[in-house]
Amino acid sequence: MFYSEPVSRLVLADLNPAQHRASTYGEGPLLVIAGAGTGKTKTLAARVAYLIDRGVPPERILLLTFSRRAAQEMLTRAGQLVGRGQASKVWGGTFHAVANRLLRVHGHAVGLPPNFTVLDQSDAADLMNLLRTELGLAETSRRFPKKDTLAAIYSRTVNTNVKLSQVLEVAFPWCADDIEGMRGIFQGYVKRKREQAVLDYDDLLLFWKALLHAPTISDLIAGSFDHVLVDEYQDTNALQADVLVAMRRSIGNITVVGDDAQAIYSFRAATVRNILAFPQQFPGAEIVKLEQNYRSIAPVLAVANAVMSEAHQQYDKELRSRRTGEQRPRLVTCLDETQQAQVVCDRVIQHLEQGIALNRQAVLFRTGHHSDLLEVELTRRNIPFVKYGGLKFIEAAHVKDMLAFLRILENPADDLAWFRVLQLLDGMGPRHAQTVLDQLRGQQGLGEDRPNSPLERFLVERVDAPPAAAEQLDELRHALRDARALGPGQRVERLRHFYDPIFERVYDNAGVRVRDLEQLEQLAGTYATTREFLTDLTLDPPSSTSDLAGSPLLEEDYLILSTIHSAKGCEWDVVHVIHAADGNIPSDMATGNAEEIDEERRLFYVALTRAKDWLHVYFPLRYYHRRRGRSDAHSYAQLTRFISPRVKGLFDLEAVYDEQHSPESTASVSAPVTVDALLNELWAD
DNA sequence: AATATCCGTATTTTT
DNA sequence: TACGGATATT
Repeated sequence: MFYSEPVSRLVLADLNPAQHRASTYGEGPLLVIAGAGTGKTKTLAARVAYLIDRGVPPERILLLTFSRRAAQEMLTRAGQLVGRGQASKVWGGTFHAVANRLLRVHGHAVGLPPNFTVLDQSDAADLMNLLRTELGLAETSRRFPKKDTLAAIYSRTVNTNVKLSQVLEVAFPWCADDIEGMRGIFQGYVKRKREQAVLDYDDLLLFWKALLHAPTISDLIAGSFDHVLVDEYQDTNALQADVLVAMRRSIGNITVVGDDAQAIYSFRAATVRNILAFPQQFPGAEIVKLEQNYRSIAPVLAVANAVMSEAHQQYDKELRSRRTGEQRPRLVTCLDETQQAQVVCDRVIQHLEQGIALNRQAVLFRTGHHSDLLEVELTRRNIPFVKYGGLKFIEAAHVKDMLAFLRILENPADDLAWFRVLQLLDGMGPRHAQTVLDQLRGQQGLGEDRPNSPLERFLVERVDAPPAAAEQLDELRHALRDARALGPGQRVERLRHFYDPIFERVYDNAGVRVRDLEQLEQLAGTYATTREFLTDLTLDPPSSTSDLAGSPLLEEDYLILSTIHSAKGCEWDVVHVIHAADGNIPSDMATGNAEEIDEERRLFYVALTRAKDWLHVYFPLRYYHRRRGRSDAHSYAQLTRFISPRVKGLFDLEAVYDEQHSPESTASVSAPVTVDALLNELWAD
């Protein structure tokens, strides 16, 4: 095979034999099993560079990653090897983003208009709820599954390609009796989406797959790529695997990279079967294993390996560290959450003074709100931080309001957006909003000279509404009419003229939230079209506050706070894992069966393996129930079951019961509590 | 009588 | 933040 020697040597100089073999593999299917910290990103980036170097046109390479950030990082690294201009031509992004890109162009072949809007998770749930109410399932005396559950069931059914009855039996047994009602809702849900030209996340994949089964388009799309590379393959689902198989029907060049020990997205219907069955699905696949860990020092890796060795399902690899270092991970037992927050802050500062910048340190936790108290303490001490995961910017009600205006303008058939906007008006509840919508949708007037689009109708026709809303209705009319003629940035500005007064009345802390609207306006200004702005925001929402703030914050040093899920693929010199108590890790929402618990174990493993040099695991003994201020009701926690006595032996143990760290406790209260805590520790093992 | 709004309580992870 | 139930408003 021809390729230019000098560049290749540069590309490969820094790779170990396994990494080298993976990145220079020729034609055909390739499976790379890459353990945590084994240089997966480097290898994949090198492979992209190698392919380009070997003469594959970059625009004929498709790189599917878990987030856009991941794609960017890989392409930046590839760019360092073969030049930025070349690497930037590679098709990179998530399955969903790539599907969107393809469907905007080729969607007509499967009956989609180019101006479809994309529903995010909560939009989808809202639509479910609408149907749930309409079909009278909300009022039945027996409790019918809630909107989020309905959305989850629907999504799992679609993504696993398994019959609803079976999905219910396996994953939602407590809902099995409601299958009839669900069928009705799901049918209506699909119908509504088609009528309104809206797609949910799952539709993006489904229609991509449909494109690949449409006669001529199929060859066009599959044929426009010479190589397909997929990162984090352990977290893809059956539908995504179907898409890949269809993409590579005739050209077998596919590379997938993943680690079955890091599969943490089964709640999204991801299945490790994809990785395990890859050699069967793509016969003749070469398999390369990366097992040399370059990230963590040996004592850190020892803990991680020990945690995994106790898993139900065994993994046939054990990572070997290439880095020496003596300090063992620390297991820090704290009195309660308050003290935990203080100790974490203390440690962070200690490391900072020792020369490790804040952004080389991260605090990881199972769920978004686990960092609440810590955030308060960090703020109090003026330690800057950025939080990833948890509640996102885009989920905030006021942001959704503003996006709903934009969606109406982009796709007037989008009833969900209308529904939301109309209810912002005084005296307009669900009922009136529905009435107005019915008028706007009306009879699709054949031969009448009524305009067809609900937006046109709204702009020129009078609608029945409660008197209190009449004036605002007029203002809305004007706002939409004006905004229609403007670009994204000015559009938001004009709509804010209408929305800001309502917003200030509806939300009590409007002062803080107005910043978000300003940022939204600024961000919109950077886009050429509202369509791009909207889809980018739903398919790749800003994952942290800093993503939005832009450059000013980037210069500064700040601590990273992240859910473990969002920490996937990242690494830090110092990692603090907080709330290592049973019920938090594993979450008691996920201890139903052995498989769920195994996934929680892998999650803990992912958290531990993010650390390079220092690993601190914190365990607060005492948990308060509900009201923190008044009531003293609390209970004692157990250390996470994943730190067994054997694993515990690999930690340096520390107990922090220092009274000065616990301001709210007086000596008389805390002394017996401390004794109890110590006693409780004795039963813990 | 119908519907909007208010209030207290409970919250997993994300494309 | 979202739900259910109680209360307020038209």
